[in-house]
Amino acid sequence: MEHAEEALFRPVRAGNAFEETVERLMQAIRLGVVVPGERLPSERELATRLGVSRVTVREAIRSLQENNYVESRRGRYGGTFVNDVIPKSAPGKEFGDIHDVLTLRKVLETGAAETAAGRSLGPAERRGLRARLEEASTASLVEYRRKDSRLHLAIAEATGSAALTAAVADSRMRVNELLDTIPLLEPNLAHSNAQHERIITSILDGDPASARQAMAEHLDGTASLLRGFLV
Amino acid sequence: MEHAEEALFRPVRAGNAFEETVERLMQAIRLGVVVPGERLPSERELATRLGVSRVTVREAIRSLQENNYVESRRGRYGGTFVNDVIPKSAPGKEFGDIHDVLTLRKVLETGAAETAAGRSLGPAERRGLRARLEEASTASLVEYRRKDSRLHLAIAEATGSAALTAAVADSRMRVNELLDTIPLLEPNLAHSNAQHERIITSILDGDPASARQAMAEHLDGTASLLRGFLV
DNA sequence: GGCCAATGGCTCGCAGACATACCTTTGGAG
DNA sequence: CTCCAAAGGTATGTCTGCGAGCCATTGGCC
Repeated sequence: MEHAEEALFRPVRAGNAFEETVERLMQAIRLGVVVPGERLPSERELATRLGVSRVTVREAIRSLQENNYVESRRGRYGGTFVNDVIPKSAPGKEFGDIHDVLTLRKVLETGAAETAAGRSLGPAERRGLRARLEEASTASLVEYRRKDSRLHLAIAEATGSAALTAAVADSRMRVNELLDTIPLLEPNLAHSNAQHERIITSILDGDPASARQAMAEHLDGTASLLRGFLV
Repeated sequence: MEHAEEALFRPVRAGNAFEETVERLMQAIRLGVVVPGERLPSERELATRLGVSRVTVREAIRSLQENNYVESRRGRYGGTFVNDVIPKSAPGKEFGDIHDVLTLRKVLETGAAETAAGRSLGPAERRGLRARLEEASTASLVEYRRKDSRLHLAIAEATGSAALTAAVADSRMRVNELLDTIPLLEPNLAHSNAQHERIITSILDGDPASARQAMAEHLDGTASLLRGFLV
């Protein structure tokens, strides 16, 4: 059980409160949950929801300001707004084991697709999925990663499990760090869109097996792309 | 994307360092990673691995001592040892949404079974799996939950992904909290053992589809048991 | 035009956690 | 029998993060 011990005796906290908070806000922005021009929740609200003091939230936001991710405006109807130009993440990141990350992602996302297809979705959820699909398919190269993430997150949400959604968001963030280091090409994009179409169709049709299958193929595509570039 | 915001703006830390540390040590004990009579890693080692100060580790251990989970002996070849009698966890826990927990578990564990079956396992891993299966099948009612967890953890380990193993351990812990509140019956146990057999056989035979299938059925069993008792 | 609610900006004292160092106990090696 | 390495036990000074309160700014509402 040596490996299990590794898992259980891993560090209890990923970093300090400040770093963790920056990470979360970055996730919200990079995954497109808060789009450019939009406002983040107020500092007080963020502090409550993230379970962190307002001081820490402010430090995190300041750090994002310095890197040009956001701008803050004071006064009522003020707030912290996401900028249009999103800086590239600093290169040279030491990403964890690639196999590790990709394995977890595949398990989570194929499982999410299957589960989503197995639920009876409400009209709002169906509309949401279609909207995300549309957004991703019409996205330009620069917006693509964000729109793609939003689509995948929407699928996770459609499972109705917050824990699963959180896990997908986390795993996706780690994969994106890897993807940011390799080029994004038009052909890949067209291919991805076709696959997205299949996944969403299967989910909306309530066909779990086919949804899983489609998602698996989709993920294998980027996985081998990654392995190829990063060996 | 309201649901995705919930996931992203969830609390950054589950509790304070002390609580998190207690939680981890409890996991190691309850999941059977450190069995009764065995020694935990030394305080200094735990502090390093958990990324926490030794003071905090000691406070956590003291708390476990007070609840009779462990005993400490000084001197060389001393250490902190797991007791035989494991107290019941305090009832009245407010477990998170059941659906949430069960959904994530199913995704993770069926995925793990499938992935494990798809890898070429070394002889040590194969032996480990068989040993855990044997242990679980011969376990008495009181030991069963622990042995069962060890088996499931071994399957996660067999995927070769530390991140996946950690996720399974986490999810399993949450499910166990629920399971502890309902009775464990002999018939369920026999049934579980038969299913375990199928799962492990499929993995060792390298049959991913069948491994997933077997695991899914196994999990659905306890899932409906839980839903029945707790509704 | 003035009010005021909501937001970001700021400060200070306290509690938790940390690093570090040192003490005490123990049992095997030599 | 002695020594000493390795484990738990203790003490202290520092720093991070938190809570709570107050200030400054802004724009819609009355």
